[in-house]
Amino acid sequence: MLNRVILIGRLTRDPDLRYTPSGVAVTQFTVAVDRPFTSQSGEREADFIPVVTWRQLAETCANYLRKGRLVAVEGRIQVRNYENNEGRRIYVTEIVADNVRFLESNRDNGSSGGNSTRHSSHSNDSDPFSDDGKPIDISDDDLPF
Amino acid sequence: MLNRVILIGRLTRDPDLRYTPSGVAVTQFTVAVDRPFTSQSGEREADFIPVVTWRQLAETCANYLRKGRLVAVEGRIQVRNYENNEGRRIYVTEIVADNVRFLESNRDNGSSGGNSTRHSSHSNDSDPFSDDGKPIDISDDDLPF
Amino acid sequence: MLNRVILIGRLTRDPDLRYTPSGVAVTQFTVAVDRPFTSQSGEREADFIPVVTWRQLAETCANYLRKGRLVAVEGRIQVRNYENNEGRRIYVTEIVADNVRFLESNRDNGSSGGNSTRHSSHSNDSDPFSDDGKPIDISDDDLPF
Amino acid sequence: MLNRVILIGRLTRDPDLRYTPSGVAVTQFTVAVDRPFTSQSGEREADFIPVVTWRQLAETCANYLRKGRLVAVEGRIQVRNYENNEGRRIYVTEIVADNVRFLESNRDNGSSGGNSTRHSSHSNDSDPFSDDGKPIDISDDDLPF
DNA sequence: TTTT
DNA sequence: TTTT
Repeated sequence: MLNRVILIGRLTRDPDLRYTPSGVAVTQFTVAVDRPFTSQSGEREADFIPVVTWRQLAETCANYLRKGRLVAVEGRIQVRNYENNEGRRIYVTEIVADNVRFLESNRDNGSSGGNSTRHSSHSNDSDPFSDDGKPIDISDDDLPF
Repeated sequence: MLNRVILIGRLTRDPDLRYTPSGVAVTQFTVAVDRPFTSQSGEREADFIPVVTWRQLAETCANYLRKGRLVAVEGRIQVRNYENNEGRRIYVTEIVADNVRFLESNRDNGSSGGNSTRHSSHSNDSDPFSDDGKPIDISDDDLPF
Repeated sequence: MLNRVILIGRLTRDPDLRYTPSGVAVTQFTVAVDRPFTSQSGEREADFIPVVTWRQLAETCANYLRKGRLVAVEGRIQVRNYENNEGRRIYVTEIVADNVRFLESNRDNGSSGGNSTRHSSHSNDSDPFSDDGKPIDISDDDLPF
Repeated sequence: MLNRVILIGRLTRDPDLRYTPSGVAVTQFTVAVDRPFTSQSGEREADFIPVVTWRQLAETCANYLRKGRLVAVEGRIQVRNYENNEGRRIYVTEIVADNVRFLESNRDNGSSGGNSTRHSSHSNDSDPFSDDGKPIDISDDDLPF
């Protein structure tokens, strides 16, 4: 009935832009959010949260975000599931973002070279979702709007 | 750096209260949140989001919540992982709640009988987390505060 | 850059539906939100927060909400200011809602009679904003989208 | 019942640290939040939202924040009111923050000199709230926790 | 001026 | 595996 998430954290790698068979842009990236406290065992101290964006926002994220950048993400939690090649049901939780704010300008961050190779595939590819051998797990059915 | 979630939805079943080996109360339940739109294929229309509460809040949730009840949950997204008995790394995403609001009084909901059997185990049990044969996946290490 | 508010509370009175000169629906109401703690002096224990909705959402709120109803409001904080008839600058803080959830069905609440008189004025009125003698303080300039 | 606000914006001036008569630190500042759209008349495009912090957080904000800095603020909306010296009831809406994130390190921002004079008064002052001639409008009664 |  |  209401489902709202706001995150501030840093990209763990360059965003991954792809296109659905019908040509809709989808960009995925993961945001590392430091926890506000330290574990007693001192082990983990960040959550790594997958984010998906669609359409124009996907294009903008792919163009301007890079690994290490600080972002604010607004969206909703989505729990998708699919069957993997072993016939096992896999649950994927991710944030479907409708708003992403870039909290660092390009000049803030020296590592933002223009020639970083982004893993991306274009809509005119024969199979846009399997060029890296990973299971295809986003389709037009997942379109949120 | 910032990680905030607010959900409003209904419990898919009665909450599950347990205790860590050191005696700390943990209650888990799942909230079904209807999506604001209908899928083009008309298939799924809700997300089923796992919630964890600790200590006093865990006791209160276990005492007052039941399957079907409407709640508001405030918390943060947490991504835990553990190795299952096949040696596979399993990722669990859940909301660690610090605030749960009961949006229906007990008299609102006819199904709120006092004798519903809650699946629960007490701190003096020898193995509080495996009485149902499920893998033990919450421990004192997960204590959030 | 980011401005997000989520409230759960009760209407202090029936919503007030009006129309701007150009015919756009605007509904205003106030939500009483109980504070999570009691003041040491025991005095105030709720915040009374003004909410504005526009267009279709305004019509829906005016049609279905009534004094006392529990709602969830999602929106952004807005600080308007205008000059009153004494030449003084008045600051008005309110929530511009883009999402309002009705947390009680009509049958939950006995006080939801069908004949409660709503204070409303229609777009074909000569002066839609001054029929109660109050200063006119919402105009087409305030349209948020 | 639930009252949650998240803002990202910039301080309009240096924070103002004061102390209540009983010695509790209070820091006030205003955050300018750009609106996501441009007004049709092109006039205002930001909201100026007052923020209050208490105790340790107040000290930290006063020490590390300066005019122009980007911050994320998490808190709740509070509507206080008091009678001014003309006997008029004045309503003050502000965010009581429980979490403030500094989104720019000191080296990001050239204007962050160490010797900027902060308007502040100490708890051992005879009258900590009127050294600038402004009406006293925060007291120990406003302590939120 | 305030709601349950 | 799911709620109204």
